[in-house]
Amino acid sequence: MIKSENHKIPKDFTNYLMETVGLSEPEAQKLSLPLTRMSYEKGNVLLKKGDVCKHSFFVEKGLLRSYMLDESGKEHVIQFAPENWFIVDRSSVYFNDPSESYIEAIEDTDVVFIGEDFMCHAAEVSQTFGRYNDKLLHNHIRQMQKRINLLLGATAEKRYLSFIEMYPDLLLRVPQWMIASYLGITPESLSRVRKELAHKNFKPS
Amino acid sequence: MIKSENHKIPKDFTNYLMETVGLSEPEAQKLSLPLTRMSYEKGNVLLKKGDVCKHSFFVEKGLLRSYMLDESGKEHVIQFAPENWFIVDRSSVYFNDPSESYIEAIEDTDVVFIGEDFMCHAAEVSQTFGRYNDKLLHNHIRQMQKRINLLLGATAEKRYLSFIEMYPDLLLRVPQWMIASYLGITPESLSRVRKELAHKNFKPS
DNA sequence: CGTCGAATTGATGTCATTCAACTACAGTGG
DNA sequence: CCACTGTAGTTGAATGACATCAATTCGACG
Repeated sequence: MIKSENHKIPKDFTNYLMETVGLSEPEAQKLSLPLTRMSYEKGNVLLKKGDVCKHSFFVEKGLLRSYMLDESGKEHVIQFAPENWFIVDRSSVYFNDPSESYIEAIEDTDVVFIGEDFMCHAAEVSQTFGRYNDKLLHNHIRQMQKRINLLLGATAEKRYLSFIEMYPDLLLRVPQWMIASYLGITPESLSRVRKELAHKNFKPS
Repeated sequence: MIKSENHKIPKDFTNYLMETVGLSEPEAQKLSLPLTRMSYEKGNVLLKKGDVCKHSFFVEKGLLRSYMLDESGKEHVIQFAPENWFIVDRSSVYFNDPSESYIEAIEDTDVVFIGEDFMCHAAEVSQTFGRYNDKLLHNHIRQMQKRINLLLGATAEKRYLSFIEMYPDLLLRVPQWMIASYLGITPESLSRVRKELAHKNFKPS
């Protein structure tokens, strides 16, 4: 876990603010540059169960995941976050509750800390940002609903196919057993599903 | 589908604003009274796939549910909404997209229409309301996450037990096959789960 | 190399689905 | 008042999908 205040100034969050959120360059820089940045090595834990989650993480480079443990100690992946994604335990942040989940680096990862204070500040500075943040929230809800619909009824194969469709870039970067965990099936089952698909001449990529 | 502008003025949303949201009586009345109210009979459809959902429904009396159909035409219950609950297709409202889901009355139901215009207006009139609305949104997210966790791994029995715990009052009002649909299992399976539980001396009530 | 975790494969078990028959009950119309 | 009908719920037997357990292979890394 390496602090990287200045060893390199990643401008990716700045770019994100300009290109995706739609801020002007001066606005984006003014908001982005003062933020805290950290680098984590593969396997590092950014948030663990019991911690109160104080901010979102924006991924500038690398890959994170969040997951939780059920009563029997099995992991369930909640979300993956590659470049330009946010990841956070929203319930923990909003309600100031201890987190139920963990956040962990799947690859060496550079992140920006986005605290609630920043959110408020940014929403004042730029109305555009406030609206964008709201949009993120609603996208999150929509995506969760989609996942619930899949879990309510779709077979292992359909879940996997829909995963490929939604996150094709993650296929090569995420270990298979984590994908299985995300889909709610065992690694063995996923292996067999893939075999079946290959047999039916299915080519990803 | 009966319009009930004035045949009886239900004051339940007003009470909700006072008791749950925390507004003063004059504030609550000022906001609540001008709203559109409707009554629906059991079986009526309030929103159907393809419609753009323009507002939330607040249930003053009765019971609603939302559900969607998968490719094979099977229903999946998304949410139930008894008295003092909101129900809405948030994605449809926010993104102005045609709805993927249906909303239907399980019992004869009186609802209040809560449009986005109202939300904005109310947030101006009362800061308390703005904050409360935000809280609703985050509660929604938290609840969806809880459901995902259940669907990722819990057996039919565990899902049912957790349903009982969360919504004990719905047990007697919702037909069993709808609960099964909400849990992502078949009505037959739920029937057997209940039999098992009864056999183990389990009493809901 | 040797080690360790990931992935594959096979044998077997378990849980939920499917399909079908049957009961219970509410609503409808004769 | 009594069939007739349709829907909900239950039950049984057969099937199917995925899990579990164990053995093996593969590949990355020290």
